[in-house]
Amino acid sequence: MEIPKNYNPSEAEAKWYPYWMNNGYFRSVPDEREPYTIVIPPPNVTGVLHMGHMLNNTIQDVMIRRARMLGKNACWVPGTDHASIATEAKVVAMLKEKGIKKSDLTREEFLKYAFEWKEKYGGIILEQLKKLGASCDWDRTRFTMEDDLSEAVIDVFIDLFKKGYIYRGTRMVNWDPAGLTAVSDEEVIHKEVQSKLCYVRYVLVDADEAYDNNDAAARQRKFDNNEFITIATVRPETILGDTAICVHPEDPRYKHLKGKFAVIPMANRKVPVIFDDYITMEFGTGCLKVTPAHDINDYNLGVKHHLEVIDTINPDGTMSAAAGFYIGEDRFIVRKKIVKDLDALGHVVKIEDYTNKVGYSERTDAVIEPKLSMQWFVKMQEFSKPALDAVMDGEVKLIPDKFVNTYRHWMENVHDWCISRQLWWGQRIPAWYDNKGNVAVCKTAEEAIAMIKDKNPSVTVTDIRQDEDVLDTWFSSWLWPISVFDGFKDPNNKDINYYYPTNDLVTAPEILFFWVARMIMAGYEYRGKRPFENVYLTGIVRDKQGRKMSKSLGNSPDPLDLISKYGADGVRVGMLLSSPAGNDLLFDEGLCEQGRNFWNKLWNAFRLVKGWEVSSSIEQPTANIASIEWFQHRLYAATAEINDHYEKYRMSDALMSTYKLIWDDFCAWYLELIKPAYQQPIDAKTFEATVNFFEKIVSIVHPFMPFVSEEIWHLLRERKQGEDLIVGKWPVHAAADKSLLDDFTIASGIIAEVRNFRQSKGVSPKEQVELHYSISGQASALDRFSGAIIKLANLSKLEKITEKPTGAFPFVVNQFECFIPLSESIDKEAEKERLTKELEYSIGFLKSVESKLSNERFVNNAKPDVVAAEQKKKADAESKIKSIQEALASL
RNA sequence: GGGAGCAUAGCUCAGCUGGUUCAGAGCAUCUGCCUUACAAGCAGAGGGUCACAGGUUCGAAUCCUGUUGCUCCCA
Repeated sequence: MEIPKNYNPSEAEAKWYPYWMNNGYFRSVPDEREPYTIVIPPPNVTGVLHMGHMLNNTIQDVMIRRARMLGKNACWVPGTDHASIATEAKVVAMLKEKGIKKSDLTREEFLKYAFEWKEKYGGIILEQLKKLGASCDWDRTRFTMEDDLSEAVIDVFIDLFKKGYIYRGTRMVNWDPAGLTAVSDEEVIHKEVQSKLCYVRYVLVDADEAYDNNDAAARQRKFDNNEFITIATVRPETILGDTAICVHPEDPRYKHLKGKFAVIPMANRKVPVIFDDYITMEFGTGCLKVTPAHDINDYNLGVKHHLEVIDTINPDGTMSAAAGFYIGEDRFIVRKKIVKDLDALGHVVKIEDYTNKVGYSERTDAVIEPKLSMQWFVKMQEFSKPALDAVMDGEVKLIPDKFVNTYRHWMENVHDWCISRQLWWGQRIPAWYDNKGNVAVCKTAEEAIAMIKDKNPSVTVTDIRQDEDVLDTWFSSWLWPISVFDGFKDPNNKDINYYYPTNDLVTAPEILFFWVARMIMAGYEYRGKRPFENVYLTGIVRDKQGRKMSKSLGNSPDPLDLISKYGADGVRVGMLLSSPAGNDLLFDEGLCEQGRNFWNKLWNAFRLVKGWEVSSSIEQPTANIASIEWFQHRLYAATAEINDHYEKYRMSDALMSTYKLIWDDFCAWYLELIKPAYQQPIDAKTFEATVNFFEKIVSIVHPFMPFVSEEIWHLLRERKQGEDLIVGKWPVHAAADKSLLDDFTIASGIIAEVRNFRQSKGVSPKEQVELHYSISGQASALDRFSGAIIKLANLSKLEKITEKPTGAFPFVVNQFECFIPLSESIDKEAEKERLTKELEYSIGFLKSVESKLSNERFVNNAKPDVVAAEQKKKADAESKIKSIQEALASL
């Protein structure tokens, strides 16, 4: 069979992915095996694949594929999230393009459009995941807004309401004026911005004093008489909603203001001067305007001091009728206008540049407007307790564990969770209101009537209306690990009992609180068990300059382009080469290139082996027996090491160990060792052993590079039906023979020295040289690996000598004193210098060891094995010094 | 303002309960090679005061304190 010179990744991907699917290898059903389960963090249904998904899903697929090879029943559940705000925003934008306004549609009409949109674009991202090689059980694909999952959401809402965890109340919420909805604290991103700090003076009056701010003369008189107070604000447009001025009770500048009132400019409204130690005296003028409707701290002050609340901003961010001025104009335009107008009236003292933090909506990037409104909340204090304990007790492990502190801090200061959203796309809140202000929480209008009846006997269906709002998306995704297995619909079904709790969750630290913490809460509340055992937190994918990769910055490569350029295998390796858990990944396309080079290397090794002519008539060289023995043990050691990395969730290290096993040990050493001379056949035994090794190697690399490994697996030998690498066995390993590996290290050290000699002396690798050595003690390394050394160092002779030759190039490896005889005279001075340097280093080293050993306190205090190790170091150093000295003498 | 974390080679990072020749890996760099699997390659080499200053210890990259710089989270 002809082996193509180049491996074609896209052909292999197009071949193997459907093959795996058609053979049902991704499919999982409960059986007697141990389950290994991951639920995917559901991406937005209308989203497209970005680099963060690539990282996240590569890690999950590596874990799933390895578990499958370990003989576990691996189940990776995929799905999508309805992402209420993001999706609704997209649908609204799409309608706008068609010239349709959301406000012109009924809820039902809008949802029809939304579902059409979802059908058209939903799930694109799942198709993209397939290109990456993700081995999800696609038959289990779920969607957070499908009927069963929505029903679970509604049931949980009703249940938590009955348990008293859900309440409705007026609170200051984070209002998104673009999305026209409240968002949770977690969905607000605080950004530093350059603002103008505007100093404005308010005229002071007595309680009963008549004063008209529109009277220019009266105003000027007040200013001239120093009868005013100056406040500093970055939000002058909210001045019209001010209902008090607050100063610190201890502030000597303002003590005389007790009982005084200030007049709101333009609005011409009298508000009290209040005193509260909340004020920072050092900030601005030490004097705060209080706008309870538009600032959370002001709101709290307002509650404490019983202040009036004047809501001057409409839901869409324009000024409301209550403002009295600029009605219908946008808050940011008004911010500029009002400063101008106030200045014209003489109220503006000065304007300074100022850096402050402003909240932005995560979904729409609009500036959040704190706003009072009636919303639904989940009481978190008590409810979150089991989720805190679970992490603190290690019942749920966070990887890396540095996140535990952050988690605890958040959970101990948890706020109630605002779960209502003023949207249509999502699960509608199952609360019903009659015309008399009664509320019933239940599934249907009929039930609501029955519940309300005793308070309002005359109530009928026409009097009842359902809450207009939908639930926060996270209120459905927090049920994900249970709902994907129908654990609410059918709490005792086979799947949920088998797969739950799941094993690992792989997600980004930024949603630790949004999602992970809440899943843990729901897990304990509804299953009495943790939803997963380990949470692997990935980093954020950044570009080389450390900026987060995002569409708006345009610094993110298209993952599918990368796949077509470097192959899915190359990209997977590129993603994992430098991404320790919890650390950000500075993505560089060079990493994918390295990944591509890796599969290329593997492919070429395969071509080499497959190209050999095999002969059963030639005897197996003894050198090959030793090489096979060495690689066998090297493989044992590497497998143990790789397993250890996996168990500690060190994905990059597991990959690097795999990389080195293949590139260095297998290709650079083993294959070179057993490679027959040009156009010579290889003996059958060595060939068989090599093919066996190759099978082990592609098994180990399969989780990282599933496609090329499956391809080679099938080309290595004839395979029967079902004999596929994806369901192959993960290599088992025995204890590695350390002395054997150590001997090889010595042998390879000698080979490297000879190569070094060639390099520095300009002796071609093709030209054979002789090597003489002497050793006082055991020479097992040379007994075992003399053939290896002769071959790879290209020696004509390897001989043990007793007399030190002169005029030879000397070097020392371990206890071996080696000499390469030279036809031409060597530069003795240069050699002396080289050896003297080495000698000096060794003597210095010996000295430090000796001083340690002669230190009584060291000998007495250090652990015995440490002391023994030092003694061994001393002996080794002494013998090495002796060897070098002899070599020097021979010059 | 509150909390957490980080600082080791040009870059990205390992370095576990202080003790192996502990100062490492990969990439990049430099030198020499078109050696018939692979130039997407082979062989070899150079490169770090472990941020800074103290302290504990027989011994510190590792533990403690302070300083500086950076990142993230929360308000």
